[in-house]
Amino acid sequence: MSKTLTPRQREILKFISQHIDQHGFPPTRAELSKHFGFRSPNAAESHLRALDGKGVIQLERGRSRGISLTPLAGAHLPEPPRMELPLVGRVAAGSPVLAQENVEDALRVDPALFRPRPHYLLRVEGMSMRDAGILDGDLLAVHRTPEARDGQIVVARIEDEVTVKRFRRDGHRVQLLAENPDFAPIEVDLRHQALAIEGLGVGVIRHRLDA
Amino acid sequence: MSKTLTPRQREILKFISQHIDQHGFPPTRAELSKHFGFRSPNAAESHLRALDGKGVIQLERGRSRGISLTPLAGAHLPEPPRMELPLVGRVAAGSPVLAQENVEDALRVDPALFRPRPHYLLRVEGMSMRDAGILDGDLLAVHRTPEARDGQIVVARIEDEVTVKRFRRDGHRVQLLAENPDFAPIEVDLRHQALAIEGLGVGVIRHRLDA
DNA sequence: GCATTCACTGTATATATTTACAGTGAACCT
DNA sequence: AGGTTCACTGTAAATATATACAGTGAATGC
Repeated sequence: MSKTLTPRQREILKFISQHIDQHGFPPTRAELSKHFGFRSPNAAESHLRALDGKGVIQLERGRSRGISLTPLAGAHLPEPPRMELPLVGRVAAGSPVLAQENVEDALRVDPALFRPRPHYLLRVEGMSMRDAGILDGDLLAVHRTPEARDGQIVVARIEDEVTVKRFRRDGHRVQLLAENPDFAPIEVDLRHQALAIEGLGVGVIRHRLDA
Repeated sequence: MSKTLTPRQREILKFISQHIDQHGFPPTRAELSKHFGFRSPNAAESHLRALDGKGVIQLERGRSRGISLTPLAGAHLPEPPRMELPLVGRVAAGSPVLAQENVEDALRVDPALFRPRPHYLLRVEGMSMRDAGILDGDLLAVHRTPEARDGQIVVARIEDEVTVKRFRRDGHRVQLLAENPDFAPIEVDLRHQALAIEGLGVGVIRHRLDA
């Protein structure tokens, strides 16, 4: 649970981050004060203590420029072009796909490889998409969106179950098609059953080939 | 031409880099002196001036910890684990797979995702490996090695043609098997034909899914 | 044999930096 | 109306830090 920052604290944090980018080291209290127009270095000190208390920075006592950003800071900063994608394994029933408990790892794969840009990788279970070249254990790159068009490969949630299928819609009747003759299509009537599109499959990574 | 550093200067540079990694900011002269056992802060100062002069760091006068690494520093530091893999498209006849002319791009994919570690990505052409979930246009992560065992997916070169197939060997008779009944196995007699194993397929990346 | 470079010691000092303490005023909650 | 939080002012002082100047000794190049 990342505690929320005040708007002012966000500005301070942003400046610290920028200063590190530009100079290679964090600012002093005086430099912070100069930038924000504080007449007292204590204004900066107080902000730093607050940011430290909220866990987004870490202060080292007695050392000049003893400020470092913690991983928590990332959540409050205009995010730098991400180089990692979270890997989601089995999705616990009822939890959001990207809930902490579902995230197994972060893989260093450039999201720019895929279009549209994926938000996470989902480990595929089962062979229902075999003929689309998506096999058991493959990682599906998923772009989060609730919209899907006919023929797209979607990550869908039906009654708390998350599944990967090809999408087809006809009015309030939706078909989720497997790409494997051994699996029957799933038919959903939107008037009677809940169906949520979690996202679109935009790519596949297979990180082991069996002999 | 990056000027060469003395061994001692390399040590200093390495320590500065490590300090930044660990603390988020560069060391002071005193901290450098403490680490290296200097009894005078001027020993550190001199080293910093030298490193500045050689362009691997940049000093900001009058500011505590006013040290930043320049791009030149990278050449003198133990290189950070590579994050990119070259993408090889169509391989020109007779040229090494990784020849400049065959490399189309460098993709930011962590090689550590795959085992053993791949050396490049090869764009697969054709559907001969369809039933192994390797489709036309897929990128095959390839680990360079001339050794292959039965059942492994290999990148092979026969008479200047590069192809991806499943490997099977029986004495001096090698079979290269497609994973698609529409394609006949390729039979090679090592006594009469040249066969080179370029590498092993260790993973697949599909960066577009068609609707 | 002498100049040069490298890697330091030793001392000193101005100044950069952190950090404590004592307040103020506005906004918000109840 | 009173308490709390937020965002500051203002002052002071200890101490952390950069940096100048004057040396030493060993190794290297010519």
